[in-house]
Amino acid sequence: MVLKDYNKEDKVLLAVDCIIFGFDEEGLKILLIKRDFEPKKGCWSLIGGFQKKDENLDQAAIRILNHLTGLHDIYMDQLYAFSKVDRDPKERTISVAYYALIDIATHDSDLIRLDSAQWFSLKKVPSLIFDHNLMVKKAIARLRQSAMTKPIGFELLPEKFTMRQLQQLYESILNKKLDKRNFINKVNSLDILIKLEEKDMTVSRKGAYLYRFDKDKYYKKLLEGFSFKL
Amino acid sequence: MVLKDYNKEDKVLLAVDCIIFGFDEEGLKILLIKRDFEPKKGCWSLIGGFQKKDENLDQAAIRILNHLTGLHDIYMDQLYAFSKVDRDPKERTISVAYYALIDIATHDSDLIRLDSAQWFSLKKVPSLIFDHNLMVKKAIARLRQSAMTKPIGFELLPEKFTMRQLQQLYESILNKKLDKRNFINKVNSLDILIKLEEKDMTVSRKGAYLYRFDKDKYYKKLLEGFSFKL
DNA sequence: ACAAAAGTGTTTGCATTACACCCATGT
DNA sequence: ACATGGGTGTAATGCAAACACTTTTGT
Repeated sequence: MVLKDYNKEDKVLLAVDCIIFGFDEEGLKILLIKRDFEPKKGCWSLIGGFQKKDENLDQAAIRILNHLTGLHDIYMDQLYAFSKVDRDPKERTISVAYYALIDIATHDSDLIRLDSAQWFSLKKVPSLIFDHNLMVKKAIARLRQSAMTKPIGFELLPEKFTMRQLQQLYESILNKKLDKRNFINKVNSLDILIKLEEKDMTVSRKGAYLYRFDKDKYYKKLLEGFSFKL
Repeated sequence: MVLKDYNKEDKVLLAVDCIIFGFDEEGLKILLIKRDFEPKKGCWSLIGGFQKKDENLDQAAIRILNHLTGLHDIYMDQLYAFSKVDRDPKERTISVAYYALIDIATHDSDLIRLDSAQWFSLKKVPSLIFDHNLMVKKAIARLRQSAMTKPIGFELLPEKFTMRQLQQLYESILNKKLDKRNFINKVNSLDILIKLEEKDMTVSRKGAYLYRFDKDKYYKKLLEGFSFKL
């Protein structure tokens, strides 16, 4: 090899697919859309589109998500590049998957106008196009992994939430029951929550105290590096 | 949007860059090559090339690594897709980075004929082309992360090795000193090493027992899921 | 005899787990 | 008065960290 001629190299379509995790009283869910174009029109699919030349992948993910769902100000992390040769039957396409966590209730206003987008419980995810089920599987694994090492959930809960909600969130992510007292002790020892005077009275006769995250403390601890085992 | 015309979408060049970690008596290193083509001819660079249409990214990484270095039978993991718009000044290129761990001594015969490839200690990595230093940084972070949660090192050491070598490996990866006795106790408790009768007499007057990995036990434990904190 | 690296156990503190009863309120 | 979910503390256990001396053998 003496000189590389870039023009001789193959070019490919680069897609981005977004796995959006949401949480509400029923548990952990993902957001899917019904495709309105071929191939596979009418099938359920992740939120996806093609990257444009003048944007990087993070930007493409944000644009695509916003364009298809109206969601904005969502921070997404890159998950993995999926590149099986025949993954898209129509044309050679590589897809880079992104994922994000959001609170269903606070973002529902963005979504409400869409009849094509729908939340699915993790256990009831339908068969998706291409390799999208594989992407979902990988995203869940990543989510679980990161839930075990650092506190997440921040983004999945409303501004104010009860301890029980936070615990249920972790139970859905880790897919196992946790002890109430141990969970509370653990979370309190992290010192990233602020207990409010307010109670959520809808949840029981007695009512449950509401909490919110202390973002300053949270970010400070993130830098120092937590450990958070459950 | 009614129908999607794939032909209207932008296509891009997709590159693969490989971060190859190696280990020898001097510590942890990475393998770099001197570019023999433009742009940036003569600069140090990761081992990289372009993906071809008829292969997936894993295959491309293996092909490129083998082509440029002669290395074969190396298992690589995907690290991250780098997509900054102007990362390659010549043309819009997205690069998916892969990384692998190998034992320098056992693979040296593949590399010996190359004058363009060279090992660099982690602390002495030169300035690299494009965003390759960023890739290296991310790969080190990933390596550290995975070293803290599961036993790696398998691939970084020769068939037979001493406890002290294994410990030094972990010390280089984690960049801190570890206690000899605690390290040994920990590793032994995992029950994935086989102690041999043989001793390595080159290393000291007294000599040090050699060990090798028990691959069966190791893979079995991997499935069950270890935890390995140091 | 001594220098150089290998080998070996025990104690201490900290973090995780298991576990059961009372409280406040609406019906 | 009772049913429902919320809230609270302690004891036992397991894991990680700290720590010092003896062994071998080449020079």
